[in-house]
Amino acid sequence: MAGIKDVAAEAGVSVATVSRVLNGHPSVSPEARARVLAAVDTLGYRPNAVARSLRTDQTRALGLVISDVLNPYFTELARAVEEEARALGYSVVFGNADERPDLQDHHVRTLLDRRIDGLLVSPTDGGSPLMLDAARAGTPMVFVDRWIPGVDVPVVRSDGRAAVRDLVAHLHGLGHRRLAIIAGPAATTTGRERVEAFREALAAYGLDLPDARIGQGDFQAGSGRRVTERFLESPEPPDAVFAADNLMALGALDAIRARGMRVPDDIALAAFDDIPWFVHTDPPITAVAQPTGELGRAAVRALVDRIEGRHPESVTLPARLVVRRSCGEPAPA
Amino acid sequence: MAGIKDVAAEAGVSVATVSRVLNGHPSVSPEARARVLAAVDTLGYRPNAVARSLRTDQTRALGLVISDVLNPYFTELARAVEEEARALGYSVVFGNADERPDLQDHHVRTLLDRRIDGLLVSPTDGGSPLMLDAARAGTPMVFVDRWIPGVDVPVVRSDGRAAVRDLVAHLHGLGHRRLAIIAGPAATTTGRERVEAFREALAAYGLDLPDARIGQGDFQAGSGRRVTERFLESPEPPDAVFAADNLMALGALDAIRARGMRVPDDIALAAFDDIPWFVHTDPPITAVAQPTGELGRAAVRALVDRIEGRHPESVTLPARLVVRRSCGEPAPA
DNA sequence: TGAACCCGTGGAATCGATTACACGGACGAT
DNA sequence: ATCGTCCGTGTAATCGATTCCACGGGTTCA
Repeated sequence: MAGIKDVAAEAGVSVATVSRVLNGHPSVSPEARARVLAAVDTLGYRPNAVARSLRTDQTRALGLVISDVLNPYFTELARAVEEEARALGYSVVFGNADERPDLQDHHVRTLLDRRIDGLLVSPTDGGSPLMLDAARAGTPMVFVDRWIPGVDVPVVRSDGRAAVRDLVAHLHGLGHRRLAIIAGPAATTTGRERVEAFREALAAYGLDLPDARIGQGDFQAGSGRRVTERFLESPEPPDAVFAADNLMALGALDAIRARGMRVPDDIALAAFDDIPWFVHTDPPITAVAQPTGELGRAAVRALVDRIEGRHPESVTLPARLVVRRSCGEPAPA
Repeated sequence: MAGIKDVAAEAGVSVATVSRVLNGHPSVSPEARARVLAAVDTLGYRPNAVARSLRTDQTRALGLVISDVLNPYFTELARAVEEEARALGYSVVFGNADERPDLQDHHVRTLLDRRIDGLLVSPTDGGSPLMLDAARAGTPMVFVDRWIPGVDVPVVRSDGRAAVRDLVAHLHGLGHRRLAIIAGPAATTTGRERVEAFREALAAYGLDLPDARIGQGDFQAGSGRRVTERFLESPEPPDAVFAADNLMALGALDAIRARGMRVPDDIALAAFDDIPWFVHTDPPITAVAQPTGELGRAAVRALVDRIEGRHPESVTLPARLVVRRSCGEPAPA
């Protein structure tokens, strides 16, 4: 593959001049520029990004470590991240943690070794030493969706509190009183927060959330199924179930169907995270929708700000309730 | 960040010795090795992958350009690719083409600039000059799922012919005679092949596939909806629709529901590509399932073979029919 | 005892770019 | 006419690793 030296030889100039032309440096004569450009063209030369990165100490690549690629929420997030990054001249290197801290660590390490300019993480757990060290060492970093308390890293996330209140109002209005939640892992912020928001919203209606109606899930479908089965077998089963993410909602739907019960007639179901598929399930599922795309874009902007030496603030965007038919009421529209 | 020189100084040896220890080169004395390892540890040294890549001319990274991240089929493929690559000591840099040739080109170019060791592509179109040049120039490359005819690049894909025959038999057995297909873009191999397989299978039953029952889609949900609407409005609407991918099937389901019709009572529906969600739709959708994970893994193995100088064969794995309820018969199990 | 060899080690070249510095020539000001 | 500036250009150092080559010292074998 042709290198900068070949271009220089072909154009009859020095490598310095070639480099200047390629980087838009002003002091190059029009003739030299033309000859270099011609040489680049005939040789089909493309600068070696590896060499450039070594010299300039920047790769123009961002790392994105997501918790689970099979989760449509993260998939949509990843897509938005890549789009915004591309618009700003960065590539994105993805790592899929599969909700496993060890895998998350592996990816963080690899990305750091590759000297990506910045890291976007949606942490699976409380944070490994590796990640905390990286943050302290000044690696530009931004948390998205989930975060780790006590670490000085900007967070881009959405606040579901108001939407969860709306959801509880909706359920209450439809006559549901025994509300249950399938929670996410306590090691994640989203796992804890959604339970808290739910509990607070219930309290406003004088309802409480006994332990028997908090099921411990792990953000994957299987756990949603298991937790729901337990709910249904309990002496006083809930009349509405709120799943803290979309995959667990799916598992819940499964479990409910398996017992021959119907949504929403026999039990109501709602989910955190809205995804295109919820329109197509039977019945369509009522969900708390995050502004996923905007979250991804804001996260990239914040990260690039940090990379370029600015000090971005954390961003919190509101989520909103999307009412469909899984809680009992026909969709308004 | 500490470099190899710092380690050398700390350990009281030369950089050459440090490098030898790090790369497991045999001729290093146990004492030197121990001192280097200790120094690495106290300094928290991690080799700079960029510098290493420049010198060794290999990045131990694979590029994966997929057609659409939002399509669960590709998401699962990507996951399998990353897993196998990781097992073989490679990272994966993803690019999402979003079914757009220009984006596909952008990603191929960027990946090539970054000097990835090999490229995995599921081409959106017939192949840009860029990609064809790269293939000719000897960049290790493997096509997965879709491919470009006439290019000397191994292909890892699945053959749906038999499964489509099974599907047609299934539909025929249930009394369906006016079968229609929502096809993928003619620029893709999968777009063309699935129509051909369908047509051949129909011929075996003396059925034909008139143009009126071939709808042109683009592998995305919107097109599935539009094509299905046209089918339903036609004077003699089909009694079964086969969508050439999962997203278009979803669009079809939408369109059918919107007209107040029911699957499978009023019309049968089947899809190419099986995805977890098909179990949860109403009704569960009968689909041709590809061995997606195995496809991804085989593709990585083939690519790594090429990278290491071997000459892997193309791989074709069979797809199989998964019968659910969307064509009329209760699921057997 | 001396030649041949092996082993562990360090010095220095190298990968392909960017960029500080120096230099020669043209031009303007005095 | 002389001096200082500025502009376009080239030479060479540099980024952080890997690796070829040479070297010194200890073995082994004749």
